[in-house]
Amino acid sequence: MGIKERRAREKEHLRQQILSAARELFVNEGYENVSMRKIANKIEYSPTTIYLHFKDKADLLDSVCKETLLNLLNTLEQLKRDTTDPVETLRKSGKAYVEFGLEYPQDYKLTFVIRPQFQKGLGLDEGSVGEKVFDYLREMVSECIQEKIFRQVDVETTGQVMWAAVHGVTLLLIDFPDFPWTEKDKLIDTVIHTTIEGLKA
Amino acid sequence: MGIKERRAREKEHLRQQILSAARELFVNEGYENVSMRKIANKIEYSPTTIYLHFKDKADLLDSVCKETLLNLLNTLEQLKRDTTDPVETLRKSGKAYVEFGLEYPQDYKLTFVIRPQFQKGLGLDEGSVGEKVFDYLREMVSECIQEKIFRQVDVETTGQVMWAAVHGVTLLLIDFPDFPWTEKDKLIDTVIHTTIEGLKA
DNA sequence: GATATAATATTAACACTGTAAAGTTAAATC
DNA sequence: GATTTAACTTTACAGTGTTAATATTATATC
Repeated sequence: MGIKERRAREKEHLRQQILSAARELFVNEGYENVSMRKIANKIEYSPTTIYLHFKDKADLLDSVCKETLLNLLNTLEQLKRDTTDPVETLRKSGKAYVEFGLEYPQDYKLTFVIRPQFQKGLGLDEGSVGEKVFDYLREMVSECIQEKIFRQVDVETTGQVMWAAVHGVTLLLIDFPDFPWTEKDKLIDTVIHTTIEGLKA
Repeated sequence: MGIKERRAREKEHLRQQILSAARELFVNEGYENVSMRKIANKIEYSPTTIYLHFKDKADLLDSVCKETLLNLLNTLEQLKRDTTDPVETLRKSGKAYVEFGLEYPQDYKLTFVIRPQFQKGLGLDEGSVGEKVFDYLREMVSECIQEKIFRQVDVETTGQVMWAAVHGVTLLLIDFPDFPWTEKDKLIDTVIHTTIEGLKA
């Protein structure tokens, strides 16, 4: 039954085409400014064809964001982990997280700010990629606590504090590019350093 | 010339009517889901009347956000400041900031996340309310540094770190209400405490 | 009090939006 | 070759932000 497979392949191919056209447009022009017709034009299909592959525009956004989370997870997992110093690993991961956000600012905002607005049910459900990202963070924090480097607060809270710090600085840098920030890398490093020091004590 | 003044008063009154109708709708239904026609209906005027008072929808958003910043500034300035302990004052202010964000989550998001998307030139220009909010933060941080409680990093960076922390936790709590957060107040307190401790060291 | 003037509000229209329903076409199965 | 199935398009609807032209009102001038 090679035909069915070819068909399925073609279908998947078109899905990917739509997805990558949508991502490119969303990222360059902003989710609100991209119409289904624009996406359709780009891939040279009629607008309604998109609806054969995605429920609606929000679903399309959803799929784009899932990819972004996957990319973020890959970026983090590809980090060479320092097996002797868990704090150094955490520091590096935090830095990588922020840098990911700044490298793909629109992707980041789409995933962590725009999407929650449309999909109330967040993307951190059980087994989701989003959950895996937070699992990664939890794991690293856990090591720091186990080795008694960090205060013995529970892992959850500690991880959430770390997340808040990197999320905050990432969004501020993205959203207020004209603000007279301290030199970018210095700011990021200070945020991460400060948070880690605060978690020790 | 009492007539002109009355006219001006009436005009201002209508402006305020539009503004408060817009805020209520933006906050309850989300900026994207509110149409000019909806706002007009609410105040029982024709849609185009709004354009006699505001340049466009983004300008309307802009004005709503300016009010929010003013409210935030008032909230912060009404805080009873502990004159003997600047750190305690900073802690209280941080807490008040986050609580403001959580009390008016849509206002907060509108101001600090949605607006920057439409008005690239942020709202932190010289002399603006936004700048005053940051000035307030800078002042408090400065006291902590002067009294040699904080590390002798420059005031700017220190303030920005603090801002990143509270901004981060505020947005996470708003955007991912279903995430299994640590008890809310504990999380906020830990974020602020951790950041302050990290700034001492 | 009638008329001109200015301010204020409205109607009509344009080009665009997301998306549902119906219609078309081509390929696969019998 | 006829029929079913899948993929895709056309058409249509109700709604969007916004502009230009028009109408209405209230004030100022004569």
